[in-house]
Amino acid sequence: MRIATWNVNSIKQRTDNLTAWLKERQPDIVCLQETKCQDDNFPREPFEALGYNIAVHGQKTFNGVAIFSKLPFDEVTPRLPGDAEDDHARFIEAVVSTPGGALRVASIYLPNGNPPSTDKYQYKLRWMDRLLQYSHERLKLEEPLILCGDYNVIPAELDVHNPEAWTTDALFLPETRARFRALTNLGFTDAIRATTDADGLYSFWDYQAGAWQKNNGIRIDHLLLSPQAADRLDSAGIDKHVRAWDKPSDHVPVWVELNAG
DNA sequence: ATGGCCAATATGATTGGA
Repeated sequence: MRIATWNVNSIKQRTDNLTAWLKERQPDIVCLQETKCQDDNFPREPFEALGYNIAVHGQKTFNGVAIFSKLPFDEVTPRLPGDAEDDHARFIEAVVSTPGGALRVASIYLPNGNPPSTDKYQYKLRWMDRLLQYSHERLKLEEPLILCGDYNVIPAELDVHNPEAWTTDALFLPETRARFRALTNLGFTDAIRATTDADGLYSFWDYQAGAWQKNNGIRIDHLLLSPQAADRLDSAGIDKHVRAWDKPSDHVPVWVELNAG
C-alpha cells in the first residue's frame, strides 16, 4: 500500500507532470495541496482514466486540497473542525477499506504564516492548535491514520540547507516547531525521519535565485503516521527527481509504503 | 529569502506563495 503527498502548485498547470508521476510511482492513495481550482473545474478525466477515485475540496484562486484513491472512498469529509469562520480550503479527510482494514488519510495544507508580525501567523498557530485537537480525537480510534501534506513547518536544522536564513521565518520559528513537536508527541511518526537521519533531504526548492541548482531546499511536506500505521511502515521516500522536470511544482512528492500488517 | 520565479485574476498590475 503506497500513500503519497504532493503540493502541486495548481492542478491545471501540473496535470501532465502528475499523470507522468502517477504512472511511474503507482501510488494507491495521493494527497494533493494547492490545487487552486474550484471543484466544478477540477480536471478529473486524466486521473480517473488511470483508475483513481477523486475527492476534492477547492476554492477559487488559492489553496485547495484533494485525495486520489484506487480504492473507493467509504467516507469523505472536508474542513478541519474547530472554526466555522475559516473558509480556506486546506483540509480533506477520507476513509478507505483495505485488505488489512480501514485506513484513514487526511490531505493538509497548513497556512504559511508569513510575515510573523501579522494575523497570518496567528492564523497559522490557531490552525495548528485545531490540527492538534483533531489529531488527539482521531488517535482515540486506534486505527491506521496518515496525516499527509504541506505543513509549512521545517521540523529541525537537519531539514534546511541554510538554517540561519530561516530563523525569523514563520516556517521555522520556535513557536511553529513547538506545535509540530506537540503533534508528534501525541504519538505520530514522521515517516521520513523514521527511516533515515540523513541531512540534505528536502521537499521544496524555491523557484527563485537558483535554489534548486544549489540544493537550497527545505523539508516541509510530511507524512505523519498514527501508531497503527507506523507499525506497518516498510519504507519512505522523496521523489526529488520530479523537481527537474519541465514545468515543475516547487514541491516534490513524498511517499510511504505500508505492509499488509 | 532574493538578482534571478510562478500562478491566478477578466490580467496588462496585484496578490500570494515559502
